[in-house]
Amino acid sequence: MDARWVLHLDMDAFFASVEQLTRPTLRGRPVLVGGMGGRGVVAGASYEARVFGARSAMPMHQARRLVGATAVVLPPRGAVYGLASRRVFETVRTVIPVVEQLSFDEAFGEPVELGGAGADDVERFCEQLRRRVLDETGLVASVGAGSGKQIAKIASDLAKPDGVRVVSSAQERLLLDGLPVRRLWGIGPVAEEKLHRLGIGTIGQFAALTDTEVASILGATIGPALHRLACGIDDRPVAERAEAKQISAESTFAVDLTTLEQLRAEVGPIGEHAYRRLLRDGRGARTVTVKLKKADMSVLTRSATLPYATTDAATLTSAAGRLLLDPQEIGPIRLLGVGFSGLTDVRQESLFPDLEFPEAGASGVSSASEVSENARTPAPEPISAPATALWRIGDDVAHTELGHGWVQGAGHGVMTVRFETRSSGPGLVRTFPADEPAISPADPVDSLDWPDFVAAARAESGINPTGR
DNA sequence: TCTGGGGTCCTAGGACCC
DNA sequence: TCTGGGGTCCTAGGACCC
Repeated sequence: MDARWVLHLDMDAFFASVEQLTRPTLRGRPVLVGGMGGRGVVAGASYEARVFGARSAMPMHQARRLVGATAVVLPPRGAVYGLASRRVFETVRTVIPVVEQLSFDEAFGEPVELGGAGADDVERFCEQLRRRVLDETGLVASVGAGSGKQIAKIASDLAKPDGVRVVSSAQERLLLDGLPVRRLWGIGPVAEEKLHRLGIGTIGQFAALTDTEVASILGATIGPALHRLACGIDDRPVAERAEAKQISAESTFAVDLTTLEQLRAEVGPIGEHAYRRLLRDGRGARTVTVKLKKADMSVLTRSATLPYATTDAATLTSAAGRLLLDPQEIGPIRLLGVGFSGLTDVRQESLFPDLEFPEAGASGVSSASEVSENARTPAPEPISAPATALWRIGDDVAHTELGHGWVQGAGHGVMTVRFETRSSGPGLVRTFPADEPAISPADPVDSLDWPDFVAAARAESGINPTGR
């Protein structure tokens, strides 16, 4: 008897799929989303790119080399993924009221009506859920189901791509026993290595240890908790996530910073980036943390706690500035981060109300020195970004007559733009001078939500004969 | 041309208070 | 002029997740 069914829904290659949805030319092509600089890594790879061995978290240059000349490399468009994600989980919530969202592209649910149901019913439910998400959003989800979160998550992995996998309690033990310990949620590279040194490679072998042994290897808290999961005991409830406990922003530099002056110049924009998100969140922060990653990848953090939580930009960023360490003493710095925690509702009166909700890109931050930001990109630019390029690959643009498009190529005084959106079908490509006056920056979100009547008009006028 | 950016949770030591 | 013990807050580091 299967009493409880937990579902895990996981979007297939989410970032890359959103790119292929909103830029139809990319469908069927190997897409890599991630940092374009020398130190960038892959944030999302389409299945066409995975065929070549490209994976998330892999250095971009390596993925590019694996995929070869057909690779389409794009910078992440967080606003589009965020909106697509909200749509996905709004849809999920119409079917399952309580959803525990883990990230942009992943969530648990525990539909009450499946209590005591058989595997066939669960499978039908999951297929309907997938269908609904696809119909509403155009995006593919895979769904796993099992007696608890751990099994459901493993099942959704097995379901990928574009599938459902239901693990009945009868199959559970056999499935777990053969899997590598690394598949347990909470076993990372370090714990895996510890276990390997003791000759423990599978979840079955791990489950056969005693609680005491496990506690001595992995610690008294995490050890027994993981051991229970390995034994198939997982009664953790599915519950909506609490509010964020911390808001931070960080930036890796194209070239390591070696002076305190350079760090001071960067802490302003990075702090401001985090501060804008803090304002959007609506809470104030009491603790400010600065994070420094050195050239050898080791990380130093310094934090300071204020007497009370505040939303005052100057207070928060000057605190961050005071926490900086001198690279002359600690060594070259590859990454700087600014984080806010101790978040609480502070409905305090501001002395300067018009600084409270600045326009995007407006400065609500005062710091020793500031680096000006490119108005089109909310994230702070690494210091070595080419200052000369008007347009960069992946930028969303609008043409006065041809509508919404994206920059496929740029340089040598010209730009190539592909005019297409989710609703247009594969679009036409045109080349322009880089300073073409008919072209202006566009909201990336328009690629997902280009108004239907515009798309229809364009299809009618023959601009997009392949309209969907 | 090695290794992003956004988070969560746990541990451990010291300060401080009673 | 040998010295306990508990609780809480703060700081720093680290493992892990997507």
